[in-house]
Amino acid sequence: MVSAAATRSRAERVEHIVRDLVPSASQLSRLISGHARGEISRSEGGILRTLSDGPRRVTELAELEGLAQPTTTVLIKELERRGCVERSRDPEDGRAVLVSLTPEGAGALERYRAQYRALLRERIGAMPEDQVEALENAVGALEALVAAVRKGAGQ
Amino acid sequence: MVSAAATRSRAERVEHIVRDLVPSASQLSRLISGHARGEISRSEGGILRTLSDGPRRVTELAELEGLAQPTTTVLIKELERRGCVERSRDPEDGRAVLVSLTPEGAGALERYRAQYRALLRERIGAMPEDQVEALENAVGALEALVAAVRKGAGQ
DNA sequence: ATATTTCCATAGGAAAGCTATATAGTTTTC
DNA sequence: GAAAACTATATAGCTTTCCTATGGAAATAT
Repeated sequence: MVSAAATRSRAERVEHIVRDLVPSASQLSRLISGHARGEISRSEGGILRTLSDGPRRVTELAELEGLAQPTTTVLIKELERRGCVERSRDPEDGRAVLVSLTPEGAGALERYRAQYRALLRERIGAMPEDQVEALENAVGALEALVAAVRKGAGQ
Repeated sequence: MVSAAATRSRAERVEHIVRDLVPSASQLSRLISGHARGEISRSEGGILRTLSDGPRRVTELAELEGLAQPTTTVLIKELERRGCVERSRDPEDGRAVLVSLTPEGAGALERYRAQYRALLRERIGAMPEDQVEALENAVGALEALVAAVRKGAGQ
């Protein structure tokens, strides 16, 4: 598996990722979110998850999520109304707003995850062991790619 | 990396995938599609890609894409108007419509891919070799997961 | 002190997707 | 073999999601 990959050039690998990894990621995302119809939308889930790593500014959050800043402001307003996040002025910068996750928000995130956890448990349970291992190894790789694509969110 | 994974139970692996793989897939999808503002939308790109494997019925396409059937009908209508797909009656079943990719559609798909290919080339180019290999190995794993989640699209 | 920049909020609108339902073709039932 | 039931696609109307443009407040630069 690794040796097959090792015979390819960088350009071929990028092409493989463009043609097959990115579409798979999109479809996985849509297929999964179709199974999660509850209190939290997909973008709200993304925001809560990012906030579970610590408080963020609105603009920072928008860049991390790949959303426009006004979209993020509105999402946060709604999440605040429901008690899932809190907003506070940044003491270091009066323009900025620090958004943080509340215990209620952490609970909502858990309930959101629970909606597709059962589905994945069932489907992954039916997969052969080596495929599950490959999936688990894919987690870190995908996270690294997201981080790399995020870096130049400006362009 | 593999040995670390091997020490985990199935339940732990599923949890890892729920918590980290699915959100990464969603965010990759959104971050990438933000860089592709052209003639083709994300869902249209998904349809064209699926059709590049061969003609499909409307309902079949909807299930594969994780979209509702009426949504798919509308997308196909628009893609047909632009000459990207062709519709024909299924000779075996007069109710069904077979949708197939045209050369123009294949060209549009290529132009769509080109929009983020450059970005990925740049970002992946800056990643260490072992991470790129991990990414390439992730392609198949993700495809397998998508196939597994698709199987019971009905529930 | 004024100008510029940065950060968040608001307004208005476009796009994308859904549910409910209509229409046409196929299969089943009696 | 005709009526009923079912299946595949199309249409209508609406909701959700997200964007661009812009305004106002705070920080920074001149």
